[in-house]
Amino acid sequence: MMPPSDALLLDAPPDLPAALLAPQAGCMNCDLRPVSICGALVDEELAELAQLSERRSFAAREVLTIQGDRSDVVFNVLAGTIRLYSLLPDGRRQIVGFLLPGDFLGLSMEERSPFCADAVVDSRACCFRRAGFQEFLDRKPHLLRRLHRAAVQEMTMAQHHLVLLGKARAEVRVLSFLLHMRRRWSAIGGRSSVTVPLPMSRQDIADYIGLTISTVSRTLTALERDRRILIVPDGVRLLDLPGIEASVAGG
Amino acid sequence: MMPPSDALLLDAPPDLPAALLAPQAGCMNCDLRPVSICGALVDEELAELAQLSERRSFAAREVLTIQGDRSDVVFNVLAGTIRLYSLLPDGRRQIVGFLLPGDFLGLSMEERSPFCADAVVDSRACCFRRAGFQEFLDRKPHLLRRLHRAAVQEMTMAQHHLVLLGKARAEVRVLSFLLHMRRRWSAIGGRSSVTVPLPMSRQDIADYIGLTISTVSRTLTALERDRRILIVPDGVRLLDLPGIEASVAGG
DNA sequence: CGCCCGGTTGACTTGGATCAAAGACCGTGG
DNA sequence: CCACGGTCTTTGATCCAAGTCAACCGGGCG
Repeated sequence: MMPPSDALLLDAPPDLPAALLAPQAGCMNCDLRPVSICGALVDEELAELAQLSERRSFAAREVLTIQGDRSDVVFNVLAGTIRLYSLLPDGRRQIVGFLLPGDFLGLSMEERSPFCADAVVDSRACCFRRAGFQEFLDRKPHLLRRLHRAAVQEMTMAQHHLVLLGKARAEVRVLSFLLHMRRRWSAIGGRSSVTVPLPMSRQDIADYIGLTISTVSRTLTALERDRRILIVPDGVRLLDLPGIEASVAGG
Repeated sequence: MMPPSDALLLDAPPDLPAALLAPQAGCMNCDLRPVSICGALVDEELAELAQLSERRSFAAREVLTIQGDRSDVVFNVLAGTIRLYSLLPDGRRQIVGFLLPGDFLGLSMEERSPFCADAVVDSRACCFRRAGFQEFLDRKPHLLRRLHRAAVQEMTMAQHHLVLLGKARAEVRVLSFLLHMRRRWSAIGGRSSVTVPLPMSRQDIADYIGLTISTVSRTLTALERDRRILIVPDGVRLLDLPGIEASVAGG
């Protein structure tokens, strides 16, 4: 058994509406502060930024941004999972990334969103009006530095993802994805576990790693049959971590 | 016939060695200043940065950085084409990008290079010691802003590339690549032409768009047979630009 | 209970990979 | 000036991994 992903994600229990009404209070002792861009700010600055922020909840499937549409907000994900994707004219979808708690949506600061974003599961985020955030950013070079670091990290992640999509076989794609999600969860939660939460559907995974749902399902089944993973509700357990790492490294 | 790509790329004729010996002089009236990160600097700042720079030439195939190795220089490409790639354990190669004049190599500012980089053709670059550049950068928030913009742009490019690798058919990949290179050359050269220089080999193109050399060659041949492109030395001419754009948009 | 939706599985097809051979295009040296 | 060897490109024949299409399963919920 694994804990429902929310246990990992909610930084305040839902029975504390105070946190929602007074964001600044929540900001000060936010679990995610060290992993999010807020970590670049000292207390006074964070209090100021908190004035600009508004916490919002998003139901599963609720849309945050639409590709090409103007959007005047940027987000700091607090809880849940957001998927970032491109919708192709023929209806297919390429997911370019999953945003987890601590991730920033709107790095490009463009007037128009380069991608669609919606919530995979019920999620929460700090929202900032882009103009206000930009103005604040212009006064805080160390925040810009942090944002730059985030952009570079996203860029590098995208480039590595690209290597995967360009070259890897189905099994390697799936295993890389599992290791990738494991790494990302452990970066948030601190401790790393062989149980990887997968809040997204099989279709989402397929659209992320460039396969079809059938192939993802088949591959997972085969991996479980070979006792390399165990499929659990909302996730998988990696039974042979060294072997999996070797498969991914080996091509 | 098309001009050899060097005509487009060299911002100073090779018979002016003065530019090589006195970089600062060259920097002041560098054609690439507006398109490169130097565009963020006023004359005095540029003069200061020029002190830190050293112009270097790279022969075709000469290596600039090796994936995982430490590298204490960053580069501003002046002329030629640099390929950025990941080498897989089985010897295959995924090219994550081509750097053209005005592009910056080393955005991540990490001690160790995330990718290999080498010259596709004879190239030139401004080199900066990373530490010195970092120190300069720390004093110039507008340069950081410019660098951030470049990182965001790279990130967005990588994400779009990713959509292509995840979903597109061979013909769409090739056509997207041609349009992409056309757009990039025109961003440098100012004017856009239906003739697209391709300094890289077929193998490079294949490794960039996630196909094999045979498929790239076949696809190009088929496109030429259908009178949609014309293959010329070191490039192609797009005969049916609107049709090509429609094919790419249509999936 | 029965519907619905997500996931799994099977049978068949196919686009692009692989393997292999033959051109084309150099620069080099006789 | 041409013959030679190397590299890059094109082309053909065959194969296979993953896609497609479709049936089926199973859990949650009205």
